[in-house]
Amino acid sequence: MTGAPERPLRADAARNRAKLLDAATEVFTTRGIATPTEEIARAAGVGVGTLFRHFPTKEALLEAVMVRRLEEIATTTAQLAHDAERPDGAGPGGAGSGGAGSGGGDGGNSGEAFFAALRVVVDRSAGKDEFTRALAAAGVDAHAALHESGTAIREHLARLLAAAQRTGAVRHEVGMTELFALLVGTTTAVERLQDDPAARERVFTVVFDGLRPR
Amino acid sequence: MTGAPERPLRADAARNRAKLLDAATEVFTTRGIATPTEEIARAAGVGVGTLFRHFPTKEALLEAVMVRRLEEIATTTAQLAHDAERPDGAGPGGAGSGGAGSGGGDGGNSGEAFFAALRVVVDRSAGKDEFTRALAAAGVDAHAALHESGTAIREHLARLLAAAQRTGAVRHEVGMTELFALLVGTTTAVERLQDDPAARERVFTVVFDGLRPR
DNA sequence: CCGGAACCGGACCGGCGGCTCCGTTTCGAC
DNA sequence: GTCGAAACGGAGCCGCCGGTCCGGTTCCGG
Repeated sequence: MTGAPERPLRADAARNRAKLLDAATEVFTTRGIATPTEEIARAAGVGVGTLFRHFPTKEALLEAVMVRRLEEIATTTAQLAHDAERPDGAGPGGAGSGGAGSGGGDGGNSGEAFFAALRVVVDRSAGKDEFTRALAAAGVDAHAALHESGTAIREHLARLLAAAQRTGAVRHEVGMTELFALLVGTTTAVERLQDDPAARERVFTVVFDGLRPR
Repeated sequence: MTGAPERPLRADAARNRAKLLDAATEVFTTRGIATPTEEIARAAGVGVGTLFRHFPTKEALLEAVMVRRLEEIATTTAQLAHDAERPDGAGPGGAGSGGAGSGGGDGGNSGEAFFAALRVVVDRSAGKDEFTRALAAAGVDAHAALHESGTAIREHLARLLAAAQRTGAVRHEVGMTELFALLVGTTTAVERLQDDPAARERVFTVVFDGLRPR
C-alpha cells in the first residue's frame, strides 16, 4: 500500500532504524510508555535527532513497535487457523511455545489450535498491554497499520473459535467480544506472574477450562 | 494508628477535603491518572492551592482515593468471609451485586460467598486498576495505609478460598498468588465491557467456571 | 581519492504540569 | 461585633519532555 519504492535507506540509516526499534521495544516494555524519548535514543546508541528523523513522533515510534509485534502474532495465528481447518494436524510448527502435541484424532485438533493461539497471543503480548491501551486512547481505533494486523488477528481467532466450537471444544455462548476482553485480562494477569511459572500455568488452566463446555 | 488527635478541621476545610476526594475519584476514574491536578481542583470547585494543602502531592491524593476504595472492599469481604464460616446462610446482605440467592443446602454457601466476593472486588475495582499499577510502580508495595487494607482483603479472600475449597466448590490447586492475578486480569477484562453487560456476564461465567473443579 | 548528498547528534526551544507563595476571605471563640 | 488564626485561590516558578535546527560526519558514485 504505502510501502512505495522509496529509495532504499543508506546502510547506516537502516542500521540505526533497526537499533531504535529494538531499543524502543525493550525500553517501553521494561520501563513503561512514559519513558522519555532521550532514554530510548541512548539505549539505541544514537541521538534524539536521529530518533525523530526516523519516527516523526513518539507515538509513531510506539506504533511501529506495536505493528511489528502484531504482525508476528498475526503470522502465528494465521498458521494455526490454517492448521485447524484441515483436519490432519502437525504443520511445520511456527511458534514453538508449548508445541501442543496433537492429542486426539480428528476433533481435538481444532480445540488445541485454538488454545495454542490464545497462549501465543498472551505470551507475545506480555508487557505490551500498556501499549495497547495507550494507542487505543490516542486514536479512535489506533492508526491504520495497527488496524490492519489487528483485524487479521481478530479474524484468525474468529475462525479458530468457530472451529473449536464446532468440535465441542469450546462452549457456544462465547463470542469474540468477551474473548478479546478475556485475552487482554489474561495478559494482565500473567504479567504479574512472570517469575512464578507454576502460578502462570494455573491461570491458563483456569481460563482455558472456563472456556470449555462443562 | 496514625489518626492521632490532630485538632479537627475547620468546617469549610472538611467540606473541601470531601469534595476533593469525590472529585478525584470521579476524574481519575473517567479521565485517567494523567489528568492534571488543576482539572481535579476545578471539578471540586476549589483552587489548586487548596488541593495541595490537603494532599501534599498528587500521589498522596491518589493514595487517599485508593485507601477509601480498598476500605470499602475490605468491609464487604470481611462480611462475606464471616458469613461463609457460619453455615447458616443469608446475612443482612452487604453488597447487593447480584445477590447470589442461597441455592444449595449447606456446602454451596461458602462457594457462593467466595464467588460473590470476587465479583465485589472486580466491580468495585472497575476503572481503578490503572491506580493500582501506578501506585505499585511508585512505591515498593505501595504505602502503608494501602498495604493495611490490601492485606485485610487478601486475608478475607484466603479464608473464603479455603472454605470454598473445603466444600469442593473450587479446585484445590488454586492458590492466592494466581487468584490475585486472576482478579486483576478479570478487572481489566471487565473494564472493556462496561457497555455490554451480557458479555461482561459471560466473562464472569468463564472465570468462575474455570475456578470450579471439573 | 574526491565531492556532495544523506545522515548524525545534541544544544536548544516551547509548552505543560506539579507545586509554592502570599494577599484575601472565612470561621468561630470571646 | 471583633479579632486572630485557619483556610482559600490562583498567579507564577521551575523542571521535564517532546520536538526542531544546523554544524559536523559518514557513506557511496565517479
